[in-house]
Amino acid sequence: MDATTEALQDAGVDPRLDRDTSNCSIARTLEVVGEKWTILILREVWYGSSRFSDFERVLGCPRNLLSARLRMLVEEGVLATETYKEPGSRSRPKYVITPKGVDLVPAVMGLLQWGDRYRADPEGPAMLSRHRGCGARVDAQIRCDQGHAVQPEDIESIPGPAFRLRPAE
Amino acid sequence: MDATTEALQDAGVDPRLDRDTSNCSIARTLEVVGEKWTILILREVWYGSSRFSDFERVLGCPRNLLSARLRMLVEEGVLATETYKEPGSRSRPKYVITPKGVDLVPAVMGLLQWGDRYRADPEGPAMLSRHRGCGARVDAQIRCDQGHAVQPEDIESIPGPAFRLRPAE
DNA sequence: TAGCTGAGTATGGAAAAGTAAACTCAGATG
DNA sequence: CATCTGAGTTTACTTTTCCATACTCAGCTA
Repeated sequence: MDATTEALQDAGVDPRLDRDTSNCSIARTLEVVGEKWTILILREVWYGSSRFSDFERVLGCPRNLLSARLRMLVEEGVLATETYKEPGSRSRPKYVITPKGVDLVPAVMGLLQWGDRYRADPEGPAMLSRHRGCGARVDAQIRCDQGHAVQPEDIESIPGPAFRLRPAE
Repeated sequence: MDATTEALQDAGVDPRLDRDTSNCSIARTLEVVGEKWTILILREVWYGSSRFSDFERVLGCPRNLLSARLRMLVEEGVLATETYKEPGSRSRPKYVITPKGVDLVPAVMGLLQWGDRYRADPEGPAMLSRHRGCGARVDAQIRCDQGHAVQPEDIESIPGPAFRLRPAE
């Protein structure tokens, strides 16, 4: 333990327990995708749905919530609206994923993988993911910039540039 | 499109839109970690907290919810209880992560990474993750069994062994 | 034995989510 | 011009979840 940490702890302040968690990146991400339905909507976009009626049909989600979640995802830049036109119909909006949305895929793959491992039906998963190039199964894993596969216990979490203590109450 | 899919679609059934989503692994995982506070509790366990009062102090989460979430995580096998004893105090329970909980780390890293990229404070993230071995920054990525790095657009999702259509309403 | 502490449980109100149905709106069709 | 359709919005009601606070309980200490 370094001297600063020790001095803080003498004052009853523990940087781990008294840090400000409001700017935590996990919490920040959950502000966007932490509500009910949001991740499931992204899953469906990922599987190829794009229309309001698609989401309603496959998710069985209430229309008012669906409408609110789609609007929020568009505002956040995770989805974007385009228009499509069926012959004989007018143009209607559809929802497509943006690069910012694509960057959520590793997180969603992580959830998928855990469910596959621990909560799948006896016969296996409902869906499989494979690499279009080689056909091999795909999964989320942790790597470092040096390219090493990293075991969770070998991840060291240290205060970053925006670390701060929670203001005294 | 294969013949089966085509025949189904002629009958007004689209496997993508009419599949049963109740056994989706993402939905199944969210049943465990999709409630408010759950992932944040895991984050704190990951950062080193283990006591009820630790979680309460750092998260500011209502005690009844904290109690309910901890109990659920223990029931699910994501956390386990042990006891600790401060000198001069009686034994009290503490919460430690299990291998099943460690397997959620890739998903949580995925969320962390997205927040770092899109929702961090101007000066950067509040916490940094690095590889204990080499000190390099760590991130979640998608790989196939052949060891190739996989771009999200190269993931092909296909029906798996537990795929089924939603029962007609 | 009264008080203290950590770890909860209980409770009552507020907010969010779920459900269902009616309504709107614009353009294509009959 | 009335009707249909997809994509919503609005409203009204029920249920669930969340939050804050008060209370309990078991063992240690004075």
